[in-house]
Amino acid sequence: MVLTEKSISSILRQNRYKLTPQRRAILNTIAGNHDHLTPAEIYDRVREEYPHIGLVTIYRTLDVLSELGLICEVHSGGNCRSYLMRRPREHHHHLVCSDCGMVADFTDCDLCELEQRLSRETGFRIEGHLLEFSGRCRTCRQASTS
Amino acid sequence: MVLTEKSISSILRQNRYKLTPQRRAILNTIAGNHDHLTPAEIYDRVREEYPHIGLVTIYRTLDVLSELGLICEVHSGGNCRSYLMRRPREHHHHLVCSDCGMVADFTDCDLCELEQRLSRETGFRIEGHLLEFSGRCRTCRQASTS
DNA sequence: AGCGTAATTGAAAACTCTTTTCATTTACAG
DNA sequence: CTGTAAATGAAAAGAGTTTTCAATTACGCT
Repeated sequence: MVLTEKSISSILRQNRYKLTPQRRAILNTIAGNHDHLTPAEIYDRVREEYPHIGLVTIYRTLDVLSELGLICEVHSGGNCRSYLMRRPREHHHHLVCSDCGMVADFTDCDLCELEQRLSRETGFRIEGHLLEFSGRCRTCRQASTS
Repeated sequence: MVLTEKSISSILRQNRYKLTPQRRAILNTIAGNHDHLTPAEIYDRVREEYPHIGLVTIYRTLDVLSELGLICEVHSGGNCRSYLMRRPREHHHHLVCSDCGMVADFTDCDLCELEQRLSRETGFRIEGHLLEFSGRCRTCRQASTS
């Protein structure tokens, strides 16, 4: 299922959030981008469409969208917190290009077996996992003739 | 191989880093703790032993230790950057208890197959991965009678 | 269409976390 | 012991994020 601006709007409304033009602009920006964007990057892009918006609104909207599960955080290395439209709505992971920041998704991580083994060995009840691959995407590799 | 304070000292010296009492205190703190600690937590604990130390020194020492691969970062959720003595020196991952912060290690993540498949499907040349499990450790589960 | 209200917004300030600068001190090789 | 490059602490600067608050606005209700 692909999240359109429309379906997102209705999800917002269902949760008693108002659909302001600011939020619409933020949604457009995130939805129209296949990279992960930091709050600051989102701010810059949204301002092209809606120049008067404040960075605070970006943060607040990201919190809302994140709470509703419509976007997700990407944790790449040192500085964290960049966001991405949740394209496959199910459980999934990211493959992040270390050159251009492009993100590919994949859904079948198949860690069940590993989780079971770890549970057995350590006594943890495992509740979640964070899995991200980094590497260089095809385009970047070809661009640098390697 | 277990990293003792001694072996760490000699690794530092081998790399032309000086072994100051501040660094020794920081090493003691990290080595004597099985949780992951944020820079601020490390600061607080080190000050008990070495009250005059500055937070800056904590940051600088963490950078050095991290560069030498003696400690590693843990990325759990929202705010990142907490550090942990690297117990198994090889490639490994963490299992973090969401209650008490206790960390268990495991070394065999076995993602080769998945990496190969993703490479094939996406064209990425995969260079690294970030894998962390979160859950509740046995102690915490028993403590809350669940 | 107009009203009332609770949600939302932007600006400024506050706060947290981390890095830089710089003068002083210190570890340690010779 | 001595010289020197490395390390330290204090203060300031710099990112990134959150809080506060008065003014504005979306939208359910009539």
